Amino acid sequence: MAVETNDKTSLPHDFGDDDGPVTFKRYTSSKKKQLHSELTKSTSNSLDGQSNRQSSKVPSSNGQSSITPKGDVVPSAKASVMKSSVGNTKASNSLVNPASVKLPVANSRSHSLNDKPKSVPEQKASINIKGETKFIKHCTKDYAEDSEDEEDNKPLSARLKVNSNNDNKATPVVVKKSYQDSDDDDDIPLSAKLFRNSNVGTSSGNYDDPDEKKLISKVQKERQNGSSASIKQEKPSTVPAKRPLDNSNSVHSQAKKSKVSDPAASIKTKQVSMKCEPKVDDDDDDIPISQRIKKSATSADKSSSINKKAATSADKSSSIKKNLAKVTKVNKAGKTSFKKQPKKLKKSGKGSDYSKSMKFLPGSGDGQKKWTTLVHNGVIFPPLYQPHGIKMLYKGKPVDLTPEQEEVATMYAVMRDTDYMQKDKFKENFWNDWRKLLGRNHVIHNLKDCDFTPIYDWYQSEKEKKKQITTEEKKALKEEKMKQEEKFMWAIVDGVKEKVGNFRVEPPGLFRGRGEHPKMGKLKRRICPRDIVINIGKDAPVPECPIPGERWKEIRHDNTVTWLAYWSDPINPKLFKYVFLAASSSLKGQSDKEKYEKARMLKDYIENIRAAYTKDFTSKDITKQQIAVATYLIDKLALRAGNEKDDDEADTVGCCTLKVENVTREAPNKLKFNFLGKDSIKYENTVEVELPVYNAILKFQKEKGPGDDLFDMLDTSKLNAHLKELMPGLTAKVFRTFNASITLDDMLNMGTKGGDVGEKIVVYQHANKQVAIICNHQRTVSKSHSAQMSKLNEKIDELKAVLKELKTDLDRAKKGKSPLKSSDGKTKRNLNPEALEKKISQTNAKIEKMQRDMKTKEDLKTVALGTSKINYLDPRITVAWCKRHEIFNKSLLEKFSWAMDVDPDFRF
DNA sequence: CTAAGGACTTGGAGCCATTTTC
DNA sequence: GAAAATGGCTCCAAGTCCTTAG
Repeated sequence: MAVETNDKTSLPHDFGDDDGPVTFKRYTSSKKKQLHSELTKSTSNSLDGQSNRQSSKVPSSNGQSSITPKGDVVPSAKASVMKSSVGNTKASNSLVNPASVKLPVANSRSHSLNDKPKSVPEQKASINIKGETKFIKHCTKDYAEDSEDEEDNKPLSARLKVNSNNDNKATPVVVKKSYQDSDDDDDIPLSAKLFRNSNVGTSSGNYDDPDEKKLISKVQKERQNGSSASIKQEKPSTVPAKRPLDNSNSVHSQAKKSKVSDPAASIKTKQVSMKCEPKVDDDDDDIPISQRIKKSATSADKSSSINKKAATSADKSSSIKKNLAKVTKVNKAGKTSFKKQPKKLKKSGKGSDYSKSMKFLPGSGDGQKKWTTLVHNGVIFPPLYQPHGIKMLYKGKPVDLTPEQEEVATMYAVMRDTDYMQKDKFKENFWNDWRKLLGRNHVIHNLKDCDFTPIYDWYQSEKEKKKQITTEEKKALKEEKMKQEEKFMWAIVDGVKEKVGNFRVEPPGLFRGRGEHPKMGKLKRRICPRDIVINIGKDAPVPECPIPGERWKEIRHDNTVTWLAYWSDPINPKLFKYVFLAASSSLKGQSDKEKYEKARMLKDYIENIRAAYTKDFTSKDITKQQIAVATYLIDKLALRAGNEKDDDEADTVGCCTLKVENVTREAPNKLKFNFLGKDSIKYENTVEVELPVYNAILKFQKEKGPGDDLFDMLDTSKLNAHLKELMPGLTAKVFRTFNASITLDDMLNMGTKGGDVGEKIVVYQHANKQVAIICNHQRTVSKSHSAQMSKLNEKIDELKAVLKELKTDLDRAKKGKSPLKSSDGKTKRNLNPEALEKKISQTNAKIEKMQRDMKTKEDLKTVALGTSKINYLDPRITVAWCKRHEIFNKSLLEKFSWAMDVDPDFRF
């Protein structure tokens, strides 16, 4: 069966309905108290439910979801309540409607399980660094011109340190290896730990300092000897251990991950949140499923035999890993466990009062200390422009341009094939900026008479040339680039080496705003060191400014923020461009986890919240009423909050900024939404709403023009302020995360039946797709889509013809006649009826598979699955599901529990 | 209270390498 | 083994939401 797809689904809640089982409202009493308490508390609350789900193969629906007639999963808030009150119940497997989600049984895509070699990161085209000297001049010139920008008010340290070395030698470094976070280590089988640790010293490409090596090995020893005493500690490190280091991989593997615990981390106290209540942050989710299984049956003493079996089972564990990789592709940054970020209670220099606000989340950007030591090498600049000397034409005649003028002309010329060239605004903005560069008396007086074709052609041929270079040359170029960039790729945060995200300064170009952006086409000027503010640890050497004699705009030592550098956006000087750590860093991982914990927390509050806003649908207080309806829409449709926007931005809206014209009523109770959301992506959806909502909308629209605000009494800060009263830390965007993750969780739990891995992957994709639809994550249809479709159609037709022929042959064979000649006139082999029947069924299967493929392709042509995977789906859902559903049965899972935390790169 | 400033997350496009298909 | 399809990753724009200033 093919996956059922509904177009725009409304969010799968049926509030108002009193379907759902009667449930214990556990939280009605406890929740109140909890209300202003910590987030973390709910974490522990939900622990039971979660672990139940994880350890039981029974989809613990608990009435958690119901299904609409269309097949949509409808989570109902009541579920979680019951769950935790019930405890470990397998009896709760009363699927509301197990049959009605039609999941494909046969997988159309035969996802193979081959090992996918990881791609080396940073593979972008090589950067030409040769222009460096000129770049220096260029920037120097700029300095002279804008010398008013030169500030002498830099900290003395900044000036003194400009030339100090950047080797970071003084700083102890611990390579972080594996995705796991160190504080979780106690939960991790020693085998896994040893494995991880054994990797530490191996990827030494970046650690040529003997001191660092010593430190690393010391840390390893400490860790093995004392820091994490566990039963399994005795286990000899006979884990089918590491393959010998493959040197060619070292950089790669290091780039891919990198975590070993901070030696200090074990000493540092864990963050205690706002209130005196300590954070209970070891929720079950952080415990490998293996551990959970073991909770009841410890098998530590079996370790030796397990180890013996390690070799034979390695292939199995690697296949489970591969499958995991299939669905978690995007999540590989390692978000499965964090919590090491030692958040100190003490404030940093800024000293905003820790207790004054209700910040209950550590690290939520509230002036808390984010790091203690921070070392990095700053940013890398794009190469200077290399003039090509190709002359463009003005009124048919070649024109001389200075390199600066030519550079901008080239930016424009190479955009010929983009949609921007159809937009007058783009051309107008470009012309205004370029004209300034040309100067008053230039021969070029208007854009219309400009012919950039020669430059365009030159660019195309350059592209062609690039394509032609051999693999070897490409490799060499890549290596060269790597060498140049290596030192910028890493930062050392609290002694732990972390990947830096965007260490490349954005090159100049023409601004490519989305939608009808008023500033599209404007020149985004080159960024120089004097534009850049560096943030770095007090004791760390200040990164060398790449231009001798020049310096950074400013050096800061602000440990309440996570950015390493920033500059003002040249297009909108009010905005900053930041350099942050990569998503794989623990700083990012930490906040990612907090995000999901907050969303999980909402699970416990949602019922009350829904009850509250339902009550307010008819409130006499218009503000209250608008808040209620807006919250409803955000909850039901996963709309974004909708902040106000400036006139110099594209005209897009979110919930609070919806205009009257964006919502059309369709009697009796439907609302049709039609607006441009973030990135000017169109949101079109018609949904049934509760009658009071419908009536409220009618009221809000009354006596307003089409362009007026629907929610005129509302903005995001009011809305969020209200939400915060309902749940600590609650904001509009939490609903999106919540909806996405709970939808995935429900659909996986309900949708996964038996079937092979391929079928399960289809289940996952289907769930992923639902989430993407809910979140309105779209993509443009690929250029080749229609070609691909018709190709598939052709193939199907061919197969059908074959089928027809086979059937004829079968008929004849049954009558003892030999087959007719094939369409191309060849004589066919005389086959017996059985063989022919087999062939027929094979062909039929092929056709079906192709038709499924086509349908999937068509269904997904405008749906982007990646965005939700990266931003909205709690990776633990996926990991846990994989562990529950792949290949291994329960007893094998138990048996192989020691292997569950295997490094995804593990090879026997 | 509102506006501005600031820091961070979320988002789609497009490039590029890898895998699949023919 | 070449071309096409796929998937991962980078880029950088565009959101959210918080704090601070007035």
